[in-house]
Amino acid sequence: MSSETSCTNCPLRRQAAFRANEASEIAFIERFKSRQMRVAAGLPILLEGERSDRLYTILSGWAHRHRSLGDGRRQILNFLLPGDFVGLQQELDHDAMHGIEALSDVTLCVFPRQRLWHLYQEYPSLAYDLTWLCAHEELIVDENLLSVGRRSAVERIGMLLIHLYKRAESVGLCSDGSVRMPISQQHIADALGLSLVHTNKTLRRLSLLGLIELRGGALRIGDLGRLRQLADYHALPLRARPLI
Amino acid sequence: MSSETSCTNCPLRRQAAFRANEASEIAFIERFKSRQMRVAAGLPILLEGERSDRLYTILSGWAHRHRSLGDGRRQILNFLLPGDFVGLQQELDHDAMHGIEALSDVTLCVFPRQRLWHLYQEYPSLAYDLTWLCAHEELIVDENLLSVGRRSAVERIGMLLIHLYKRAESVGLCSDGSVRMPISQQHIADALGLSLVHTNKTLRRLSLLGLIELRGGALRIGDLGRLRQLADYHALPLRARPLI
DNA sequence: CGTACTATTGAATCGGGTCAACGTCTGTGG
DNA sequence: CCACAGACGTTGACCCGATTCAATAGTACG
Repeated sequence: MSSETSCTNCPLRRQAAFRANEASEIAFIERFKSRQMRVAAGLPILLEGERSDRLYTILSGWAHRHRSLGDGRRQILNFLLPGDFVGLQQELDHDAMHGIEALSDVTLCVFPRQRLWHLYQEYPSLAYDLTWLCAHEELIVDENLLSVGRRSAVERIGMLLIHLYKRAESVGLCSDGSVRMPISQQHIADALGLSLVHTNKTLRRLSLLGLIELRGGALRIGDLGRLRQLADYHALPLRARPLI
Repeated sequence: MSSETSCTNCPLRRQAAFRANEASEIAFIERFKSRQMRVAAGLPILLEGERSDRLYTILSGWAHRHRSLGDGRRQILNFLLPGDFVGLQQELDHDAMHGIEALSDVTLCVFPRQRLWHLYQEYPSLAYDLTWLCAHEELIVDENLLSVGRRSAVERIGMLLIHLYKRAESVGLCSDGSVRMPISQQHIADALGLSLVHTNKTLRRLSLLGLIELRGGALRIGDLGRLRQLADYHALPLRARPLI
C-alpha cells in the first residue's frame, strides 16, 4: 500500500490529540478503508436527502454538516475537522437528513458501510471508539444548541470562535497563535442562527474590543480570558480521542 | 429474577416500535442491568457537572436532558421517552456536561458503566445497537437545532408538538388520538429557545386556529396535515429501533 | 383558606432581521 | 493594462418578532 494511504503512517496519528491504537487495530482500519477521496472547497460531500453507503474520516481540510428547510433556510449543525468521523447519523436504508459540504479542499478516507458490522464483530475496541466519536459529536451539537437557544449574538460568536480555535489547535492547525479558518461570515451566521448582517456587525464589535482578530481567513484570539468569560465557554475534552 | 425486572417480559418489548432481540441478547441485558430505579417528577436523575458511572434506559415516564449557562439560562436539549438510552454522552472520567431531570415519575433501568466494555466484547450486536441509539439521539438534537436556529416561534412549537406526539405514539402512549404530556409551557420554552410569555401566546394562537388542543396535560393534534406543512416537519425513523 | 405553581394577557421595549447601498479584492478576458 | 463580474465584507435606516415587565386568573394541595 502506498504511503499516502497507509493508516500506520497517517499524519493525524502524530498529533497528541489522538489516542494510540494497537498495530492490529490500525491494520484492520487499513483494510476497512476502501479509498481516499478529494473534494474541492465548496462542493458537497453528501447531499441532503441522498442515500449513501459510505462512511468518512476527514483526513485534512474543513467541512460542515447542515440541514435546511423547504424554503432554503439553512442551519449548520457542526463543523468537521481532521479526525472527525461522519456517516453514522444516517441509516443504511434511509435518505440522509443532513448534507455535508467541503469548506476547504478536503481529503477523506472512505469506508464501506456494509463492512461496519464486521468491525463490530472483530474489533470491539474500534466499535467502542466509534460510539465514543458519535457521542462526542453529539456533545458538540448540544453545545451549539445551547448557544443558539440561549446565548446572545456576541456570546454565540465568542463561543464558536473559541471552540473552533481550540479544536483546530488540538489537531495541529495552529501556528503562531493563529489558525487559518476557511469559513465566511455567512457560515458563521448559518451555524449560529443569526443573519449575515448582524453577524458582521457583531464580529466587527469583537474586533474593535480587541478580543479577536479575523483577517484574511485567519483567526487570532486577542484576549482569551475575557472572551471565554464573555461567552461562558466550558471546554470539551479534546485529548485522547479515538481516530478511525 | 422477579417479573418486574425481567427484560424478557419487558413491557416495552411488546411495542412494535422496537426490533426483536435474540434470547441470548436479552439474557445478557438482564445480567448487565444492575437494578431498577424510580425518580419522582421534577427531581434530577443526573446533575449537570456531576460525575456518574451509570447508564440508564427509560422504562417508563418522561424526562429531559438539558444544559445551562452560568447565569441560569437553561436549554433543554431533548426529551427522553420510554426506550431512550442515556449516559453515553459523558465520559467516565469527566463531569457530565448535561443534566437529566424527570418530567413525570420515571422508572429507569440502571447499568454499570464499568461493564460496558464487556458488552462490546461479547455482544457486538448490542454494541451496534448502542451506537445506533447514540446516532439517533444526535439526529433528534440536530432537528431541534434546526428549529431553534431557523424556524419561527409558530413553526418551532408546531414542530416540537408533532415530534413529541409521534414519538409518544410510537411507544404506545397515545390513546384515542391524545397523548398525556407531562410538560409545562416553561419546558416548551426552554426546549425551543423562546420566552415563556411568547410560548404561551403562540400556543394560544395554534389552539385558536384549531391546529392543536393542549388541555390538562394532554395533547391532541387537530389538523396534522396543516400543522405538518406549517412546521415543515419531516419524520425521523421511529420503527425497528433497538432497545437495550 | 393560603401557598405555590402554572397559565393568560396587555404594554412597552429591544435585539436582531430585512432592505439597500457601497466598498474591496480577485480572477478573467478583451 | 484595464474593464468587468462575482464573491465577500461593511454600514446605515427602518421594522418586527420576541423579550421583559407587570398584573390577573386558574388549579392543586396541605
